[in-house]
Amino acid sequence: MGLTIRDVAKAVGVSTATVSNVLNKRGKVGRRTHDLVLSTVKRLGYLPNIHARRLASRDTRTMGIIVSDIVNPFFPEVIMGFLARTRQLGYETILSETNYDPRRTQEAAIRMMAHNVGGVAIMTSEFSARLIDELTRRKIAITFLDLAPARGYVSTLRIDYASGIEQIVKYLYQQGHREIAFVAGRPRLKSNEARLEAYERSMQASGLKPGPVLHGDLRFEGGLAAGLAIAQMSPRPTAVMAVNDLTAVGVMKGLVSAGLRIPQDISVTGFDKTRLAEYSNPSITTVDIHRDLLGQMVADALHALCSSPNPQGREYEVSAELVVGDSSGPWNS
Amino acid sequence: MGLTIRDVAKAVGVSTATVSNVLNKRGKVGRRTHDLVLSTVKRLGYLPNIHARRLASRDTRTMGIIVSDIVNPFFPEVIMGFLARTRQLGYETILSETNYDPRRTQEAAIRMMAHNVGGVAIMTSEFSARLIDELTRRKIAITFLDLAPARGYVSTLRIDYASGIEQIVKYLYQQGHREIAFVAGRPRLKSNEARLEAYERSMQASGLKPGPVLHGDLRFEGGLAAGLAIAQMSPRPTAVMAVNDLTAVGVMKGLVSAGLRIPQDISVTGFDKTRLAEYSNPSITTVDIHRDLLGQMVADALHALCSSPNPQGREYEVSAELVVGDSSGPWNS
DNA sequence: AAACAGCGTGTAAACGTGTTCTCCAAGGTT
DNA sequence: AACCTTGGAGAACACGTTTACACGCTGTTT
Repeated sequence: MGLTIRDVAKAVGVSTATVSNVLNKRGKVGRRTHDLVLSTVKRLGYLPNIHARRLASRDTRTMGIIVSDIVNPFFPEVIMGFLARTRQLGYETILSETNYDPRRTQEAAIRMMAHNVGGVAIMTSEFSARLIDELTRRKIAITFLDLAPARGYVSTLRIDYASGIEQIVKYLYQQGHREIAFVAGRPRLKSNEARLEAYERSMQASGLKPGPVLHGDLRFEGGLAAGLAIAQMSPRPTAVMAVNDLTAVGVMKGLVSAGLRIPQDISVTGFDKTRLAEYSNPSITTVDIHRDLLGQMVADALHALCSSPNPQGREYEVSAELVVGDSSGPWNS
Repeated sequence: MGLTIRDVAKAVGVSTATVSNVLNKRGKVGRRTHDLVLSTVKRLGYLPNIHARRLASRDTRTMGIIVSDIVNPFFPEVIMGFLARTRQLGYETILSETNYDPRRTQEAAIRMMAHNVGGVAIMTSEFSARLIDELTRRKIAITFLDLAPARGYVSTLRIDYASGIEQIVKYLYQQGHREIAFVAGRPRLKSNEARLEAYERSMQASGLKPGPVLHGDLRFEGGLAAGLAIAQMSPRPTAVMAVNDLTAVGVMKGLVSAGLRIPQDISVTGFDKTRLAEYSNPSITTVDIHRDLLGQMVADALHALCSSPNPQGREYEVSAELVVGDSSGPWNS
């Protein structure tokens, strides 16, 4: 189809090796020839065929990212940060979505291996140990989120849920709240367990008795049910911490439909700082876990693993930060 | 690194061509050999190298999608639909994000060309005519959204804003509303103009006088200002149509903070059916433009262009559908 | 019996780069 | 004058796959 490196070489009157050396900045070419090659490349509009390049060179300079669900508001910003950073580092990036389906998870892993990626960021929990072994066997670097411990080719990023939750509890305490309920997510999900544990620990650290704890589903509906239940409680908690923003929205809807005012009658907090928190009415007090930064850190972590001859998996900590909105306020008993 | 097709061929005791024929289902292979090859492939865990495959085959079976902003809630569902459909059709897909930056738009186009894609879905308006010419010159199929007219290698998808707006107006009319305000978006944006025009036309078709029309910014803040302004009007409109959901959220916040109740005192509608509409309080009456379906249609459109020897660009219409929420209700004067 | 068709399979040539090795010329250094 | 250094030519080969074509076998037709 398009032009090849040979066409360029012929047009300049040099060998293909010289053109290749110029394009890959190997610096073995004289200034005059160098400039001439570059201008000719631009003039002809030559583009190196990426497949040929990846095939010929040992290093594919490619990374993959596997997410469970692009529509889940957690992921777009992570992806954005990841794409930006890998691009900066000179990697090609491929994205796969699994939609929580183990079969598609497997397909995604296969795609990564067929692409011969240097590393892959795994952002879904439906990932069988067999697939991980397979990737490791092929010396493909991996990063996980909140999951497996780090080892040779595997690095892990841990979001500091504990700190985020602790900040909320301290803030609510300062505002005068003493009875603080918690609406949890799915029992088996690691990131959820972590938040629940952190809640219990932080409460005790502030000298408060944890509870009541209700169980949601990480979705709007679960939050709604929890909100309705809390509205009926007696004595009623003065504040509700939800495991994530979406749950918080549901909780708020439940409380409001039971006739309570937020934050005058009861305070509500979320987690994750999605757009929802910002645009919800009232805006939600939440915790920013810097998802774009997280994406960048994942890329850096993979890059570190890829470029080392003897990779040592590490653990990274991602900080969390309280963001106060209009859904919470002082409590005067 | 990994196994090659030669290793498989050797293990089975056939030629590489035979293995290739089996893997590509060309059906020129005897049943016995066919099965033997397949089981050996599985046993050894062989994966065809994608770069070699793309290089050797004339058709790369690859498509690209360029979006301006993954974080913009419009895109994730479109991307999801696009990925799902292209996967079904057997294409590899690559995604580029431009972040509204013309330089990155160019980079994205270059990436697509270097990948030798069959077609690319362009979902950003910052796209120079030069780039489009370049793509067309390389016989790369293109789809646009609401933009250029269709021609040879270019198909266009038009969202039926007119129908969506008309459905809202008719619905509000049935509910007894006669004074319906409109909060517009950015003046130059095509999709916004279309909605404004449709509003005026639909109002006249129902025998109503259009107006007042306020100008927002497609964001929360613009909606908020408009909401506050509308609350002060006398006579006050009984319903407000916002150009999109985010604006509607702002409008509602403005109205509520001025002491009005929704929908008892005034009805509000949005557009796009983002998650915001669903989780907002009250939930917003809006229009679903079926973004995942849109993504699928884009993939189908590109596939049609790619697989035809003499491509004829078409225009496609994407339907819109009213979704009634709690932000609107009957009006009894 | 010769010709033919069809099927299954092997052979070898692409595909467009990157890599590497040999070789060479011109200029500069001892 | 013998010896480096630099910039580059030229050619071959690797990369792993696809694919056009050739070949041989079997069974059928003329």
